[in-house]
Amino acid sequence: MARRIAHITKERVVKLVVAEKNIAAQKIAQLLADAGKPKNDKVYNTQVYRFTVDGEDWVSMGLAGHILAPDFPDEILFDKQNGWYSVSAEGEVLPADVPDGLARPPYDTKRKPFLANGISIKGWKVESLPYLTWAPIVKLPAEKEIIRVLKNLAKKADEVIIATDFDREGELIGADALNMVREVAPELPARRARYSALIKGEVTEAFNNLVELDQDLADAGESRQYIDLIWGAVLTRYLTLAKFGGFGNVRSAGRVQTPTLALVVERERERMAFVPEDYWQIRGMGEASGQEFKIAHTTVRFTDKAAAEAAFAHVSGAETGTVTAVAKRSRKQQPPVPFNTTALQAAAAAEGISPARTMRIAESLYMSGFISYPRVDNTVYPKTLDIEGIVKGLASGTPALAPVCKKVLAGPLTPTRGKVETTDHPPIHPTGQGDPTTLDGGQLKLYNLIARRFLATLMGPATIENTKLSIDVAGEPFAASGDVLVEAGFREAYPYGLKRDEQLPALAEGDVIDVRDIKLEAKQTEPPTRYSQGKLVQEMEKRGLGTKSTRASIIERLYAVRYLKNDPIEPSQLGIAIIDALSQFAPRVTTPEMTAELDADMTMVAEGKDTQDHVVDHSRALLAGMLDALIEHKDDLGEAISDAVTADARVGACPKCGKDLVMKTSAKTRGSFIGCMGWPDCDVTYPVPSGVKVSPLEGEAAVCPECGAPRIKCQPFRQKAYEQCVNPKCPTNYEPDLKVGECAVCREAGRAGGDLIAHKSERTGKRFIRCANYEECGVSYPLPARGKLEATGEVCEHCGAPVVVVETARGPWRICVNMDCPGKEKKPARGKAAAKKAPAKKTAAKKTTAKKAPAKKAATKKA
DNA sequence: GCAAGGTC
Repeated sequence: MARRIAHITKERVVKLVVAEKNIAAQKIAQLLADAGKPKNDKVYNTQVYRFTVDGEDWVSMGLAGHILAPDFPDEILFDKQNGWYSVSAEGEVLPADVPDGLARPPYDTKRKPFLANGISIKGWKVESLPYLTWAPIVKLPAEKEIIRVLKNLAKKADEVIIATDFDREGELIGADALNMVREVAPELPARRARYSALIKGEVTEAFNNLVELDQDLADAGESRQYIDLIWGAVLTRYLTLAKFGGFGNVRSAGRVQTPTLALVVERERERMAFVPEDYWQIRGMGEASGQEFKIAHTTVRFTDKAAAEAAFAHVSGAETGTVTAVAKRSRKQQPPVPFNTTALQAAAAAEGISPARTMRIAESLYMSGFISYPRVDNTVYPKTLDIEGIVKGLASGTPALAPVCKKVLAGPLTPTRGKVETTDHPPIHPTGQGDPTTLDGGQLKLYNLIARRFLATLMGPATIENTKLSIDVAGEPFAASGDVLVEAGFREAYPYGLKRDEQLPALAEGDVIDVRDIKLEAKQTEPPTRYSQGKLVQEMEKRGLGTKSTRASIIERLYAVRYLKNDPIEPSQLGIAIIDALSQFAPRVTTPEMTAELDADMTMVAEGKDTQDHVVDHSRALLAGMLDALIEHKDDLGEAISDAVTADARVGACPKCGKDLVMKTSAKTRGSFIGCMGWPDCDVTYPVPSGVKVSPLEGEAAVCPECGAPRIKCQPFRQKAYEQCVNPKCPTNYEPDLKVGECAVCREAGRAGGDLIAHKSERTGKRFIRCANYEECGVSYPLPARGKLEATGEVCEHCGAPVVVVETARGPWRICVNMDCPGKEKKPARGKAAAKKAPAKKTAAKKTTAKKAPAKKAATKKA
């Protein structure tokens, strides 16, 4: 056998197997190889697998999903005088009549795209949209390296076997690959292997029963591509051009993203339309055996104020209550089912990792061998999965999990099963391989979630015991309830989302307890909650929007184009305006029905009952039919969009002229600032703190009581958010200059007046220390942006620079102001005592490490 | 430089 492998040459291949991805190519090679392992090889840096089947030399390679991408040909980008869409000048041609009349008038391919009067970006032009609906589509190489390898291997092969995934997109990917093969080997025999699980039986069966590629199914997939592109491109261009907001401000739309956005907008509308209802609650504290617990009136919500007040009048002075009944009930919580992509995304979102980030991290964990393939619908482990081996691997590789692994191994190893069962890939699980200590923070967090979920699916239910006390307080019925986890079961491995125990004291009927703090609380019913990212992914799945591979990135896209903000998710005014516009003029693209109808059409094409051309042309005609109205209302809609963008940028009212103050971007520096919409008549501007995410405040907090300027919320990266007035001259921001020490450079030079003064820049809000003789000595030090500053009069024992105390959230922080000080303390000292500790010697500075700026340079800077 | 779908 070894000899036979040695005979494999790179020059001749009997059969070429083309899979959709590398892992599939590898698995197929392993499953089909005569004996021993397939030989890993590289062709132009792409992994391929060489092996023998009944003595024949085979090679398998993985694609990277779609290797061709559909697009409009470059020609349609050109302007009215020279572009092909000038056909309109020859007579009013209705879009519906165009398809066969796509005769192209002469155009100049050398001509550069142009931008004129804001009506056209690089050939995007509202007038061209009707023609765009009928424009031809070409498919161009998107994965050039892969195509190169594919063609190289095809030239040497006697037959090609398309072994892409067994679904619509897989058939299309295979058909695209075959088209590439045909460019170099037009006569090469080609067949298709259809397997639905990467296991021995399935794969050998598929390769023993090779079939023809299903062109109808591939056409269905391609129709999907075309329709998505046509609708997406036309509507995106239209929305973008309705009021061009500058480069980088694309207003996108699409078959999946727009209905998804509509879900969020719809929820926000429900919240806005929600009329809260008043209700009242009577609650207080109980105490027995020194243990406190919450008690509440058994009428959880009084809707009648008078009734609530009457009940409260009975109990308001009460000091004791009597236990009238004790009821204990235990309930079981079943262990969770195995993770598929959506469940993983939802669970990770609850732990603060967005679906998109989850997929990026999962991909990296998968590529480095820690977890299985992360894009799956399946929630049932296949019988072939070596569960015991994985648990053993976890036990030795992750010490923290070793005790629970041991318990699992002692049990029957019967996993839970979810509702969805597919056979292409197993649910997401740890592989039991790899050393988790090499992982970074996010990877470790996700890995732990996946590993713990896997163990949980092999464990028993958790038992929670609920105790309910019925208590009579001055004739009114009260109750107290406590949950205690009495048998951890799977919870020992999987604590996510577990509520804290609420233990009640041991009490019996007739016992008297102390009661206090009984209050009558006026409350209001809450509107429906906003979607979290995890919930939105689940809702998309429920409505058939997107796929396991695309949902996360589609949500991320909606954030990127600023239709969505915050988490839980809120639509921006822009997002709302987009939905308003499209539901008025192109309602089809705002609902999940477009996807449902597309799926139905695709089924017809796949079954040969309809054709790609017909289905795509029908969709084009539907879109074209909407364009007249869209174009007619271009200006209204542009205005609505631009108003919405202004509303999103608004941080408050101008204290000088009353117009809106908005976040703006400087054309010159690309930095942000706050400017008045009354410009140029009103010149009010404020700086925006750099390095923080700024958002407006609402209500009273939004206006500074001292100066009337807007107050904003500032969110530094991974730090606590704070609020501040945007006006640097406002007393709430103003700090008087503070002397913090003397300049060692000036003293050595015998220069008088070398006081080191702490300043705050009015323009940027930045704080720094500068010598009063700065022009001469150039001595300055940076300071932390926030925190009350105190001079100590001391100098640093290491470098002689002044020592100051900065008040931080965690207490005073004693620092030497010199960033380059050799004795630099890295972290703020904890506790008040820290300020008094570490006595700095009052020695004269031997040397200062402050940078000496040439006097001339400093003078120029100042000018 | 548009979408959504694969996967890297």
